Amino acid sequence: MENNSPQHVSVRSYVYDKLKNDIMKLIYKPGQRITENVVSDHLNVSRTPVREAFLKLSEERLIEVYPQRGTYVSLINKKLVEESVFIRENLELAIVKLALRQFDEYYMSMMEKNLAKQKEYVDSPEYVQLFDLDQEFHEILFAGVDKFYSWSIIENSMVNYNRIRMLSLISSVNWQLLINQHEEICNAIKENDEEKGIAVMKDHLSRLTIDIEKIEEKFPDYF
Amino acid sequence: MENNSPQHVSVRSYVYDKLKNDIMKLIYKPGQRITENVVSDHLNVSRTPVREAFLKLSEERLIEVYPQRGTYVSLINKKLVEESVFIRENLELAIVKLALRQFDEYYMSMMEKNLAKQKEYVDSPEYVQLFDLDQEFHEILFAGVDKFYSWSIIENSMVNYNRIRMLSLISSVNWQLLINQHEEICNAIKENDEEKGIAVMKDHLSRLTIDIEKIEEKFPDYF
DNA sequence: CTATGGATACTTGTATACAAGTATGTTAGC
DNA sequence: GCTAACATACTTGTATACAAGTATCCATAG
Repeated sequence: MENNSPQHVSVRSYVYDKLKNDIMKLIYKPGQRITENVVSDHLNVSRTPVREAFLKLSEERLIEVYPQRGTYVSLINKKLVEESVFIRENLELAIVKLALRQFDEYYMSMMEKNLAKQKEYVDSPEYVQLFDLDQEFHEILFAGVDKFYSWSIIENSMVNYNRIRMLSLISSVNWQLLINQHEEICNAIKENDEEKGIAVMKDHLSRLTIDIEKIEEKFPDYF
Repeated sequence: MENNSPQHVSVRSYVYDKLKNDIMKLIYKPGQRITENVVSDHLNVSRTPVREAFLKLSEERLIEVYPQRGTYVSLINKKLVEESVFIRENLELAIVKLALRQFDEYYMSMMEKNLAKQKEYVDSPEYVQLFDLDQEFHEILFAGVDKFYSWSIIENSMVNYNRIRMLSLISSVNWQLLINQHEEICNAIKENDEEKGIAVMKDHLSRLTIDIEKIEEKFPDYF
C-alpha cells in the first residue's frame, strides 16, 4: 500500500477507516454492492485486512454480508434509526443531569473552546465542519462526567442516523438555534441550574427526530 | 473440525461462541493468556476463523490484543462495569415506562411462561439456569415494546458485569426477592399501574449495583 | 558474578492459495 | 422460440505461507 497521508497502526485500521468514512459520507450508497477483491485491488492491499475491516463494519450493521453471494452497503433501517434516537434521548438526559451537579473543569474549558468554534462557523457553508463540532460538543458533555464508554456506545448506535442526517444536511438545519441551545446548556452547567439545563436538553434532544418519511420520498432506494 | 453437537453456520461463529462462553463462564480467567495457534490446534481448525473470532471478542472488550506480543483475556474493568450499570438503569427504566402503557400480547404470554419457570427453579441450586431465566425476563420486557436493538446493546455492554456476577453467583443472591419483583413488574404491566411498575423497577435496577470491592478482595488478580 | 549481545522461538499482521456455494450465460434438445 | 442442463466466472469461507516485531534464554565479555 502507499500510505501517503495518515499514520495507521495497521493496514486493517486504514482500510476500515476509509470504508467507514466512505459509507458515512454516502460515497458508497445504501444498497450498493461492495466486494472484498475490488476493494483490495483498489487500495493495493491483500484480501485479509479488507476482509477484517468488512467483519467490523458488518458488526456495526453498516454492511450486510451474504456468504458466497456478496456484500452490500446496508439500507437505512428506519426502525433502527428510531431506536438509536430513543437510546440517545434517554441516556443523554441522564448525562446532563449528572453534568448539572458536577462537571470536570478541564472539559468545561474544552466545551467553551468548542462553542467558540461553533459560533465562528455558524454562518459559513461548512456543514460538515459544524456537524463534527456538534458531535464533539456532545462528546465533551459525556467526557465531563466521566462517561466515555456511554458515549462510544451512542456514537456506534447513531451511525445509521448520521447517514440520514448527511442526506438532509443541506436542507434546513437551523444551526443558529442548535448552537444557542448548546450555549444555554453550557451556561446551565456552569451555574448549576438544573431546571433550565434539563428543559433545554429535552428540547434539544427532541430535535433529533427527523422527518424520515420525507427523506425516504427523496431517496426511496436507500431504505 | 468435529462439529459434534450444534449446527453452526460457520467455523468462525462456532469458535466465537465457544470462546465467548468460556470467557463468560470464567473457564478462561481474566488476565489469562490466549493464543490464536493454541486455540486453532485445540479446536482443529485453522488460524483464520480463530483470528476472526478474536477480532470480534476484542471489539467487545473481552480480550486485549497486543500486536506481535500476545493476547490476554481482559481484566475486569471496574469503571466499565459501573458505566454498564448506569446505561442499563437509565434505558431499562425508560423501557418499563413504555411497557406500562402498552405491551405486546404475545410477549406477555412469554413473560408469564418465563415467570413460571423462575418459580420452578427458585429453590433449586441451578444458579446458571436462574441466571439465564433472569436475562430472558428482561429481554422479553424489551421485546414487548419492540426495542430489540436496545436490548442487544445492553446485553453487549453488560458482558463484564456478568463476569462479576458469575464470580459472586454462589454467594448470596436473593433470588426469591428478585423473582417477586419480576412478578410485580409483570402484574403492573398487565394492570397498567405506572406508579407501582416504576417504583418496583427502580428498586430492582438498584440491586444491579454489586459490592465490587468485596469481590475484588477475593479475586485481586482478576481486576 | 553481572551485564550485554545475539540467536532462537513465538506472537500477531498480511498475503496468497484453495474450497464450496451461487449467479449467469450459453448450448443442446425439443 | 423456449426450457433445461451444464460450464464458467465470481463470491465469501477457510487453510496455509510468509513478514516483522517481541520475549526469552544463553553465551560471552568485562
